Amino acid sequence: MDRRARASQKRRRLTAAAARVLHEQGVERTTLADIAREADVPVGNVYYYFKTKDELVQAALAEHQAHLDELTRALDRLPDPRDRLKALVEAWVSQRETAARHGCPTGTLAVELDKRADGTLDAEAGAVIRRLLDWTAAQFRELGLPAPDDLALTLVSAYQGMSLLTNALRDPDIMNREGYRLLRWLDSLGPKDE
Amino acid sequence: MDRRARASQKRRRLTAAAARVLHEQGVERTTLADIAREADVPVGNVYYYFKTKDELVQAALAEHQAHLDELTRALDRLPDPRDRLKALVEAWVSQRETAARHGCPTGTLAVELDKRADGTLDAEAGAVIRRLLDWTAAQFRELGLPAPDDLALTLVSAYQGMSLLTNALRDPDIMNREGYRLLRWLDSLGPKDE
DNA sequence: GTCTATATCTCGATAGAC
DNA sequence: GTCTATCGAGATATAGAC
Repeated sequence: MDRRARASQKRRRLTAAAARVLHEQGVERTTLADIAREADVPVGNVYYYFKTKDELVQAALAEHQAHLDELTRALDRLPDPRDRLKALVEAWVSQRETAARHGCPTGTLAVELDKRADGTLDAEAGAVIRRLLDWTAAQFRELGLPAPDDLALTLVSAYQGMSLLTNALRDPDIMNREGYRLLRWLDSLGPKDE
Repeated sequence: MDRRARASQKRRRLTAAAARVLHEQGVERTTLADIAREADVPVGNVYYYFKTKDELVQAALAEHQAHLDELTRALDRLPDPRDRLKALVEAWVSQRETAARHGCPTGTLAVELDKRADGTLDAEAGAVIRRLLDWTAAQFRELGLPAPDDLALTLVSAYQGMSLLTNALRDPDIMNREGYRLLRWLDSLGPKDE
């Protein structure tokens, strides 16, 4: 492994650590030392890879976006759009313990970034959510349902809402209850298969 | 006005300012100086009324709780539980501009407080949401609908979800679209009146 | 490229005059 | 009760040795 590869590996370790720690502790309560420790990189060295803390936040957001893209690409392999959406809901529900402790990574990040007067990064958090909305709308459209954008809004909004309540009340079972309802809702839409 | 009354008035000014500024800027990005300035109280004097910053956060939460109680008390005067719930949704939608800029006061506060390792205040944010859930469930129960707790979860969750998306995408129209859907949903539940 | 040491700044909290 | 002055902790960011 040459120098370039090692360097980019440290960068990737920092990015992964940032995504994890910022989700758990939030942006404002996380120090560069926290991220450096988690990535096993000396604090002062962080500045060689990221000029500011905001650049680390940006990298964390890109990491979440990448995870989400990976998930939707996997779901795209399912032949039926309805099954893709139901699998998405099931993926959410399977993350209920994490949601109870820290909420949705993108959602909680978006909330925090929107509190900043300097609106440099909140648009980027919004973009991640926007891309999920677009993918979801595409599935509804493929199903031939009317107003696919509204249906996508309803589904993603339900996800963010149940994540927030699960987190605020520290009750993962909320994800089970709402998830089950969403699955039945998806089944009820449009023409029945059987 | 005697000294006691003036003192408690300053306390109330600080509480009101805390509720407003903490909603707009979040807990971590808000300094005591911000709140003191907004309340027109000298910074050092804050400590006469609140021993710590956390006590101010707690006071802000109590303020939001009081506003919510005031709203539900007003809605309780409507004879039909369904009309109460629909009026609640309309109250939410009417706050769409504020939601686009700062999100739901209680919801965003809960998200931020849940990020703290020291879990002193996150339970209190959860309690505010819990009380709203309970009131909502009582309305569904009075309508004679099955699983009123699940229905309450769905409604409050939808509110938190649409608030978060409205805020993240800075688009108040999201509240109109989802609000309209919720009103139709409430109408579709149970026996039709006409 | 890597890391230590430290400058600089901001904030929460306190001491004490009035 | 009110307010000024300031302490001390802890954060980001930088300077410079290696």
